[in-house]
Parts: sequence; structure tokens; C-alpha cells
Amino acid sequence: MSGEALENERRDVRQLLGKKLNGYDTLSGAETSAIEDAMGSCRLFDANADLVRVGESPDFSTLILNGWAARYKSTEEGARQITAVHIPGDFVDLHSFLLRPMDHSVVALSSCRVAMFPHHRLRVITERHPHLTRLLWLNTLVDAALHREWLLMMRLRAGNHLAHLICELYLRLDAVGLISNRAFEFPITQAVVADMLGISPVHVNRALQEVRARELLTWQNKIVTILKWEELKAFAQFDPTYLFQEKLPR
Amino acid sequence: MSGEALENERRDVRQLLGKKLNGYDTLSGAETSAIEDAMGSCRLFDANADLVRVGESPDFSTLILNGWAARYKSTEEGARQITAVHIPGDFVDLHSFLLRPMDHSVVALSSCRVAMFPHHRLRVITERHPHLTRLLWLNTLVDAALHREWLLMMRLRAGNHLAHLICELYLRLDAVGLISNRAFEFPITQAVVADMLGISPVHVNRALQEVRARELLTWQNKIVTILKWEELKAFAQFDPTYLFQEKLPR
DNA sequence: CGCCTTGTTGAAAACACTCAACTAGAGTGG
DNA sequence: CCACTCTAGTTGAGTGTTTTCAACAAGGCG
Repeated sequence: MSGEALENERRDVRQLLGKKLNGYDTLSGAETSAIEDAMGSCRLFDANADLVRVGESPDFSTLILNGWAARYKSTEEGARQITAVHIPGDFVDLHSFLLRPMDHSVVALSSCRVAMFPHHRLRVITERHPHLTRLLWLNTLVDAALHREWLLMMRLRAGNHLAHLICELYLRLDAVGLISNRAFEFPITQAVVADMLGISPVHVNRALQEVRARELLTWQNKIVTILKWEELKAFAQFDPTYLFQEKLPR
Repeated sequence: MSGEALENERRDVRQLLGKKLNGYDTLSGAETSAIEDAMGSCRLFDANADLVRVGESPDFSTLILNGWAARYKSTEEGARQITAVHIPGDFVDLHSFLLRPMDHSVVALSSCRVAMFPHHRLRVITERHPHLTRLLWLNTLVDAALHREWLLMMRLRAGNHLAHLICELYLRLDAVGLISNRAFEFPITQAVVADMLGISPVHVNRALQEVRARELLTWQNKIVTILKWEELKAFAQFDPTYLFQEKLPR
């Protein structure tokens, strides 16, 4: 890789992590440098490639620069349950820093560029930067909060559940600047959404028809457009508190 | 509270936290003292009392000394989804140290004695004890792993799901010495189990009948007894990896 | 004893699943 | 350019699981 490309990637990381962690609490200059210095090389994954597999103990954690990824587990019958969706700026795999071996796998949902953070460098951060450590910890706690909301949402009917997923993605994408004109690119098939919602692909299609019939959103050609945000939120029982997007001192 | 009672509680905390955190990695003497010093007063909660409510920002985290607790969220219709069950030795609410305000509530499932750890003292730990900080962080990551497994288990049929819940509780209770003769006290009604599994109370009863018919376990008078552990595990598709009960250097 | 909670059962309705067929579109190779 | 193929999306019909509602039994406790 050329020095220039590396420099571009470092700039991307700086911008994305800045948006992400600064969304929780202000980073000092020293902290910003510390996290940048912790970054290792970057890698490109094709859609459907596993970034990490269950049972492995990677010695690095990954941050998404662009593209979509998901964490998932599978039943014995081979049914896949996606437990979280990840978008640019997400520290997908910070868990593997402390939680070994992996209890789940991570897959690229689209082609996906990621930055690797070697665990030994993250450890240095925990030794020298307590405030930054708390922000990284917080980052994993927000993931847990998403899991809890997803558990609750399993109680909704398919249509409401689908709407809720879209609401969550809409706000998270907005936080990293990936929304324009109330629309976002959604490079995901209905079958994959089925694995997120825990229902069959056929039923995703029917749930989608309900949401379309209510004219809450459109989803065509890999583009989702929100038509009526307030109505969509109400239909989805969506309360964004669990995303923890407001800044509070930590 | 008398000095003697306080001394007893400190001893309980030492023993429970010792079992818990030492299960992840060995604590030094200084670390053991640090966590003991972080402990504040204790409180007793009646069954069905909320320890913390959604929207609040408590300035302490709680460790269960005895009794059962659960974290839960509710839908607009009032359906309650329990996202995690907590038993003695669990740091129920370590999340609230960094994640404010609470995205969920915590309820005592039985009468419940808890130790409070003021956040400002936990913060001191993060400033001075990086290794202990990583263990506390890890503790919250294991909770997230439980959430993920619960999400996956939502795909199982009610009977298998119920069996899985019992398997998880069996191993976790065993880790804190609350199993004897393959049996444990389960001070929980079928209605509460329904809120854990995300199904109706009536269906819990039918799921229980299936498990009983297979003679995998008995559940009478608040006592659950495992009859055929291996068969129960197989029926539940239970793989204990996600509990992270083996010790690894962190 | 009566009351309340908890557990249990039956029957009908709601919801989601499977299977199968079919459409539309993108991409490929002749 | 047209067939061919593959994937993704859509629809219908029949099946299975879970829910709801209602009733009733069993036990604890005032």
C-alpha cells in the first residue's frame, strides 16, 4: 500500500472516530493521537466474507471505514440470527479485545473496508488513557443497549419490527453523515433483513408491503427513503434513547 | 446498620466478587482491596420492587448479594421483555456507570440484597487499576454476549427455549455455588418466565409440559432439578461457550 | 372460610412458516 | 442481439405454532 493511501485511511479513521467517540464525550488532542496511533493496517472484504468467525481469538479489533457488516450467530439447523448491524464508524469488534474466543461471527454485508486495531495497542490505551478507555468501554455498552432493544423488538409484529429497524439505521447513518434527502443506501437483500428480524424472507416481503401500503417509506433499488418520519416512528414504537447519541460527560 | 452486619456484607462481597472476577482472571491483593473499598452501603429490596428505572441516572452500580433480579424493557402495550436474569455475584448494573440515562429498568424477582458501588469510586478504579478496569469491562461484555445468545434463542420453539434458559441458569448458579444435587431454587413464576422467553404465560406452561414429558427436568415448589443434563443440553442446543466461564489472561 | 395468586386445560383466532410457482432484472455467452 | 442463467422479489395455498380468551383447579394466606 502506498504512503498516500495509508494517509487517506488515517484521515478517514480520524474523521469517523471523531464523529463517533466525540458523540459521547470530547476527546483531547492526546487521546485523538493515542487512538490514531493504535490503528494498524486496513483490509478490504468482499460482500458475504467473514471478517471474524466464532471460536477464533483475533489479536486485533476492527473499525468499519465504509460498507456494511453484521454480527451473527447460527442455530444447529443453520438458521442465522444477526444480532447487530454495523455501518461506517462502528468499532465492530471491540469485544474481541477482552472477550475470547469470539462467541459470534462478523460478516461483511457489502464490500467493506476496515481498519485493524491490534489488541496490544488497545491495551496500552487502557494503561495510559483512562478517559479514552471509558469511551471505548461505553462504545461496547451502547452495542449491548442495541441488543436489548432488539430483544424487546422481537415482540413486535413483523411490520412494526421492520419499521423499527429502519428507524434505527436512519438515525445511526445520519450520525455519520450518510443520509441525504431523508434517504440512504441500503445494500441489503430481504433475505438478510429476515436474518435480522428473525423471520422468514417471505414474511419480510409481506411486512414490507404493509409498511409500503401505509406510505411510511419506500425501498427500491437498494435505496430506502423515509416518507413520513413521525408516523414511521410511531408505527415502529421507536424511541431513540437507546442509541445514546447525545453528548454527556463520562 | 451495625458494624458487624457491615463486616458480614463486606465478606459476602469479597467472596462473591472473588468467585466472579477471579473466574475471568486472577485479581491481585491491591485490586481486591480496591474493589472492596469501592463498595458503599447495602440495600434490601422486596420482590417486584424496581432497583432502578428506565430514564434514571443513578450515581451508583449494584452487585447482588442474594436473591434474583432482572433487567427489562417494555413495549407501548405494556408487554415486558426481560433481557437478562441476574443472580448473586452479578454486577447487575455496571452499565449505568457509563451509560446514562438507563435504557432499561432493573427489578427484584425475589427479595434481594444488593451492595451499592458509587460511580465516583468506580471512576477512581479506572484511573488507577487498568487490569481491574478491563475485568469490569469484560463483565459487561459477557452480559452483551448473553443478550446475543438470547436473541439467537428467540428462534427456538418454546420447549427448547425454556430448556436453554434452564441450562444457562444451571451453569451460572453452579459458578457461585448455588447448585446442590443437580437442583436449584427457582423463585420465579411461569408468568415471569414468559417475560424472559418472550411468549405468553399459557405457552410457557405448554412448553414446560413438553420438557417434563421428555423427563429432562422437574420444576416443583420453586425447585428445578435436572434429570438428564446431556439430553437437556442437546434438546436446548446449549453450548456454554457464551458464558465465558473459563479463565483466560486479560 | 373466602380470596388471591399460580398453574392448567380447551377451543378458536392470529400470525408466521414452508413450499412451490412465477416475475423482473442483471449479467453472461453465443 | 438474443437466449440463458442466476438472483431477488413477489404471490398463493396449506400447515404449524403461538396467542387470546375463558374456565377451572390447587395452594397459600388472611
